[in-house]
Amino acid sequence: MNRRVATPKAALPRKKPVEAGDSPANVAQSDSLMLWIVLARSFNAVSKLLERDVAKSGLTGMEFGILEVLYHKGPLLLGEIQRKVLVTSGGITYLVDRLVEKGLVKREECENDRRARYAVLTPSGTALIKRIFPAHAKLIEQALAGLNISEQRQITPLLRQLGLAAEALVPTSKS
Amino acid sequence: MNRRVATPKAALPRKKPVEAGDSPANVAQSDSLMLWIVLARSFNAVSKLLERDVAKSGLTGMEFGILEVLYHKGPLLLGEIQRKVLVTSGGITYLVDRLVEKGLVKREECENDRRARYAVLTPSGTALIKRIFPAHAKLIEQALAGLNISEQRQITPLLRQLGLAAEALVPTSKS
DNA sequence: AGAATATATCTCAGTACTTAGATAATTGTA
DNA sequence: TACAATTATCTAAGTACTGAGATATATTCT
Repeated sequence: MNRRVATPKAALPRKKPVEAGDSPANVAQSDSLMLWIVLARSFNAVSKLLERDVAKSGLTGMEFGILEVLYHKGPLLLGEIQRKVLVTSGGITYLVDRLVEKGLVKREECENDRRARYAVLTPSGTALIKRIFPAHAKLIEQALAGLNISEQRQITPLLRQLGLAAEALVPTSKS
Repeated sequence: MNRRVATPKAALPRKKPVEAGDSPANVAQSDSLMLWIVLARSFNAVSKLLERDVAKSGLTGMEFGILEVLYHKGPLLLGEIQRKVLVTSGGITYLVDRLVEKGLVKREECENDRRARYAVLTPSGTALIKRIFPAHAKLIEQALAGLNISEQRQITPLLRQLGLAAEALVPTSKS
């Protein structure tokens, strides 16, 4: 948002009937536009809810994300985290610095590559994420409850497909 | 996110088999988590693409969004725009200020309510959005091309439903 | 009408990043 | 081996916002 986004700004639109003058290409385009609008608004609504939740623990969404990924995957190199949470190299340094200041994470050397550093949860970081993650997961469930489970299972693989295709178009991030 | 987000950080996950000890509630929760992960990653990938595109015109995603909504809806009160693009009140003042400095938008009085102001596209603002919007729409179509049209039509109403339900949970934004 | 409350925008300080480029270590190549 | 190119992180400056509170106007309630 994260990076900030060319979010579609209109209220959730109802589908308009295809008009006589619309070429097939324009029709396809308007389908895509519509999908993008509802995708972006869904994301924004859910992420706003979740952000408010993690803020109660004094964390930003990104900080939470880093704690979460370290909790679920174990120690990771900064660069590995960077790719997972999609921040810039400057961003990951800054974020880990802050987590270190808060005593939630520490840096450790990498034996094979002396340029690299691991980020590792401290005991208090582990305790924090362990304490707040379950409620967070419950909140996600509530936030997505507009769809029942079978509807959720229906769109998940399609969204995964969409995401993978879109990621393939993003030029590999350098900075 | 712009607003920044408690984005799920793991790589796009494959579905894990349900294990013997998983209660039904936990299974539902993991379905939701999975959906949230793919939703967030799809959004981030697409929005990154679009953001790079609008940056070429010297606009942030938010600025583009405001021009777009004014282009499609005509003059709007700042508060109306604020609700559509989901920024804070300080944010909308700041954004409109910047668009005014760039000569793309001007403020106009509201006759019925002297507290309020309209934002109106200037001729050069209209010209800009008219020039860049078509290519932007094409880019959206490309970005979402991981799904064919019928798949897109399949998930759009479901995502709309998800988004509306989630928005209903967001406490009405004050600031 | 007058007081209390609500609403629309603005102000200003603060924050969470991004960007560009620096530094150090590693890998590939002749 | 030495040189070049790549990679991993860090630094410093800049930007796009957010959040809290101020101001002016409008609305509601007595």
